[in-house]
Amino acid sequence: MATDPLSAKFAALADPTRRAILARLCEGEASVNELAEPFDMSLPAVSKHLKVLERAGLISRGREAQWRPARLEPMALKGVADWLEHYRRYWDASFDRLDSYLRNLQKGKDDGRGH
Amino acid sequence: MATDPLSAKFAALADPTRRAILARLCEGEASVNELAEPFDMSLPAVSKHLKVLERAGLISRGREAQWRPARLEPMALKGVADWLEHYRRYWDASFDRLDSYLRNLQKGKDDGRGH
DNA sequence: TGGGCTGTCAACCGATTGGTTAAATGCAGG
DNA sequence: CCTGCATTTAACCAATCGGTTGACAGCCCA
Repeated sequence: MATDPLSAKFAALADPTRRAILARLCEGEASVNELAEPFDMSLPAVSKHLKVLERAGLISRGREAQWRPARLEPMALKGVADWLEHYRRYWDASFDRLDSYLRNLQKGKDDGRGH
Repeated sequence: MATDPLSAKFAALADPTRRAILARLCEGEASVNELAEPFDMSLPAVSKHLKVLERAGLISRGREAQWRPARLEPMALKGVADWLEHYRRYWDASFDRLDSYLRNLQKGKDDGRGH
């Protein structure tokens, strides 16, 4: 698991339980028990998910008495967004092609280039 | 691997070989041999990576004689970007806090809220 | 028809993943 | 100090992953 940081982030996000945990952490810090509550899953399983998220840098953890609250580290998500940004122009182009195709459909005929 | 589409996309992106393949496909369609050339890896291995990308919807494949060219499907990446977009406000907020922190450091003192 | 490409399929392998249960750790309060 | 709560660690398990090699299939061309 000592792979590159970006791979670690994508791998961490590739699990719906972990994405749900991130969504929950948008509302603020939470203890392991609070985070585990919605899931039909043992506590150690949630603890492992938290470790994956932490090693990917997507969350950080505090220490308050016997609690180890987790909080979101959103800058790590920005790293993922920055990688994706390189591809924006490609899906923009795809969307433009789809858009003009639908536009021509709505005119009841094709764009004149048809047979 | 019959998980949800978003998980499949993240999982597909969590491998540097597959991300390199996507980057190569930005320059246009490519055959399996062309895609495999930069990697120290057997052809079947690359073929498997392509299958992962295809099942995630990130690429599609054609048939031209004995070639099965792969091409980028950028709208699938847009799906990932849309998920990330929900978190933009959190990293924007983080960045603002970091930004004002650095600003105050540069003034040679804190922002007056210090003890 | 038979080579020689291109690419995939099948079987196998070791490592990793996502989960379990049981035991251990750390801390707070009576 | 002992109990109780919150959490992690350890050991284990089945399934998946990322790679290999070897055999197979589709297509062009002599």
